[in-house]
Amino acid sequence: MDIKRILHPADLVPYMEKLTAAKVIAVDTETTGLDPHTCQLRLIQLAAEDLPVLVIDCFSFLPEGRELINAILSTSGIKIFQNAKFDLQFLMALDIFPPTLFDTMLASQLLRGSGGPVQSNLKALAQHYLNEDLDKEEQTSNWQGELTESQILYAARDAEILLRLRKVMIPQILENHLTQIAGIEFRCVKAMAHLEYRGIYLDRQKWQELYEKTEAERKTALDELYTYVERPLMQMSLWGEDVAINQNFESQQFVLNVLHEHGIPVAATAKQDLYPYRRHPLVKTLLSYRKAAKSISAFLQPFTPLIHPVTGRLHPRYGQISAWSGRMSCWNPNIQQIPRDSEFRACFAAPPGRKLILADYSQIELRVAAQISGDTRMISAYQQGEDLHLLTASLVAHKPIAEITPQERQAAKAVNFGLIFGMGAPGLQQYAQQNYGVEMSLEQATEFRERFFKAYTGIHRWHQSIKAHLPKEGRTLAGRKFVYYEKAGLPGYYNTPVQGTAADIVKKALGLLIERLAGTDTYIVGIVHDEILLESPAEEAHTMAALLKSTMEEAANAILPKVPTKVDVLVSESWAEK
DNA sequence: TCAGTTCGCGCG
DNA sequence: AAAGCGCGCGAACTGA
Repeated sequence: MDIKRILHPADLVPYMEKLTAAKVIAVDTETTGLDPHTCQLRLIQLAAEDLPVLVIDCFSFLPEGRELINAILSTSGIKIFQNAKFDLQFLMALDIFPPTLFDTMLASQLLRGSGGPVQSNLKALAQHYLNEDLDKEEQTSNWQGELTESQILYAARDAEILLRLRKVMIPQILENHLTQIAGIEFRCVKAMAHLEYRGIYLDRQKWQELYEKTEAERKTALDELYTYVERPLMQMSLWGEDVAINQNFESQQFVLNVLHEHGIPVAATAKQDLYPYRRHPLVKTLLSYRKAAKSISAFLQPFTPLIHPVTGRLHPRYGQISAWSGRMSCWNPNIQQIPRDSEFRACFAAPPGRKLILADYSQIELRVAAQISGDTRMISAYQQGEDLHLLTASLVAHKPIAEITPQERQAAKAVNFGLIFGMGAPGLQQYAQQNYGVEMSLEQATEFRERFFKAYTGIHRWHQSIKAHLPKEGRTLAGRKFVYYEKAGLPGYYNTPVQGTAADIVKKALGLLIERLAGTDTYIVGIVHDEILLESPAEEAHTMAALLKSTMEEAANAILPKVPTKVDVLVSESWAEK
């Protein structure tokens, strides 16, 4: 491997002509740490055909050399990265944004369903695709000071290997018909880098107030719980506060005992087990204690320390292909599980002078299921702009739509969302109660189930054909492939392609969106499965809202040719929807 | 003592 | 035969 160290802009000039004309360049970076807001780029490594691997020392090369880097990375040539989401954030700090990417990590994750390795770090990829052993010594390297020969060598190798990885992966992507989904993921990763880099604003003051209020609620509930148990054993804690020992309402064993002592013969302490006894004052208090305690330990307590000292914002991390279905996941903190409660969501606000734009796909999974199953009744309902929940209510109740009560429509929601994915009658009964507050007898649930499948024959046929074949693998409508594990339940067979296709749609929208947002001061600040949050200058908010809506519709229409899409969009001061 | 697992629960 | 699915996270619990 031929390596050339580049210390100053002049050293790079002789290579500029070839680099800016290159169709493919592999790019890797080494940084002084993981945080793009506090750490520095140390090396940028570039590898291309017929050139030595160029190892650019940013400490001496920047800032004067920034224009040269920008000229190389901004061409339409393909730039290969391993986990582009990481490197792109450091490049964003220099206002550099490569337009066309190939990400070996994402490619490998897509190939998991076609014999690819389970792990997708560079070592695993080299081992599997090139049969090479990488000893990653530089993991613990210090990139601050003088660099050793071996650091330079490893850095160069990490870029060079990406060129060869892509060459081996491309035929596999083609053979497995993954080109469409790979294109979607590669465009989307730019949005993911942007999203993590920009973060989301949390109103620290409001959050603190909510914390204190909820803490008071928790204490009230706890005091009341103590009236149900004999002689609390009090002990002074390290912080000088009296706490009860051996009476921990966090402990399921203890709670179960207390419940039994009070004549509540439940088998477990989960909400659904307690439901029959929900009127009992002990159960009522326990549930309100749990709600407050959960809010504090999962949200109110841990979020504040995660506010970034430099940006003043939360920077949740996203896994682009993290769920098995192809959905994203989110952590540190998980922004996708904030309570819907408007008190919580109001804290996710627009900073002064700016607005939030909230957009979500309406009933995206039902629309996807309609497209995949080809159910004509469902498709035509969507084409006519009918309310599908009302239609279902009318079909299972044998009543005209005009006579459907709000209660019946609510029950039909549970019927629609549950039965599409193979829920049984007992499951439907419980699901309706828990999620929609609808009481349904087992007989009713059974009857709804039968009538539902009589009414939606396409859904029925779709389920039947899966049941008959139990396919080894499945695909989303954009071609994402997954292999079903041994003895996957039927609901898994129904659900995964639907959930995965919804993810395909959102990712396609994000890829289009990030390109259309170039040059604006509008940020993508949150993604919650079928929902996209933007933050923009107040005066541009309505323009950006229209752009967001049309982009989301365009993405969905491309993947769901038969079923129209509905995107609800709202310009707002905060995430608390009206 | 501590890593790994399970329960319970927040979201779509 | 019957079965919604997918996540992350905190606290308790388990096992060596």
